[in-house]
Amino acid sequence: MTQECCDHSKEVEKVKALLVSEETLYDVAELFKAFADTTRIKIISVLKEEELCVGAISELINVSQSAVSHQLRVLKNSKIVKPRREGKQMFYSLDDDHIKKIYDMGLEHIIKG
Amino acid sequence: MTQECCDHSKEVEKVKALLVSEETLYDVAELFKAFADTTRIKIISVLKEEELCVGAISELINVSQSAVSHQLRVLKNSKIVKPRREGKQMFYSLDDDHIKKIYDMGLEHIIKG
DNA sequence: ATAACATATGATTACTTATTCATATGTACA
DNA sequence: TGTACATATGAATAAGTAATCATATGTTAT
Repeated sequence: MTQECCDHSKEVEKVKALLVSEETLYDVAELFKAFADTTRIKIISVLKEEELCVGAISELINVSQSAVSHQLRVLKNSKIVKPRREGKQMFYSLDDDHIKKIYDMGLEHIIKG
Repeated sequence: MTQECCDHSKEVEKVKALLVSEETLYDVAELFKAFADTTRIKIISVLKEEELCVGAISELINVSQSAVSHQLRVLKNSKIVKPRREGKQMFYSLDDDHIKKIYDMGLEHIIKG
């Protein structure tokens, strides 16, 4: 896999002791994937303000009902949003405050350059 | 695009006033994309501890030199890592502290469940 | 029950992207 | 200047994924 290279034994040993497990990192990547799509980040950006039904989200971000619904499922599976039924409508909201913080960090990074 | 639905005018108007621009959200999604891959998040996780050369990264995370190099380029283009040459070797480090914070937030979210 | 509304879903298509393999570039040293 | 080392890159393949279209499911009211 990796070819022989210079001797990194010092750095490698030091960092090896601090390594996060492969599964954990896999899950972290999965979490960030949920934020890594334009439609999904738009959904998150509006749900950050307020709980909304699918139709309202669709209208606000100008994406088809079907596409929004598909992406809401992804977000739901990643525990980023949670649904609530009210009659014919499904209302979605951000699952917890941590999600807001992660979104805000990303937004801040972009805005402040 | 969106079919007629119930009247969301109140929520829509309220949230519309707070909307983040489309380009900004696009950039935010791009930023999170950089964190949204197992190989890249592994690279970030080891660089968080210390500046490392390509060979050391490859060895530590057990990914081929070529794959690491390809992903380092992605991370460099996204301003997440920065390179420094030292003789034959290229050392990479995280570009700024904000990157660390974003990574930490994601990790924390996973660990604390 | 039936019609209308709101959302979800399956299949398909188009697009994106990560890895591998082979090789090129760049650097140091004899 | 030639060789070995460290990294970068291009092409090709393979795998993943987002949007659309058509339709199904679930809910309310008549």
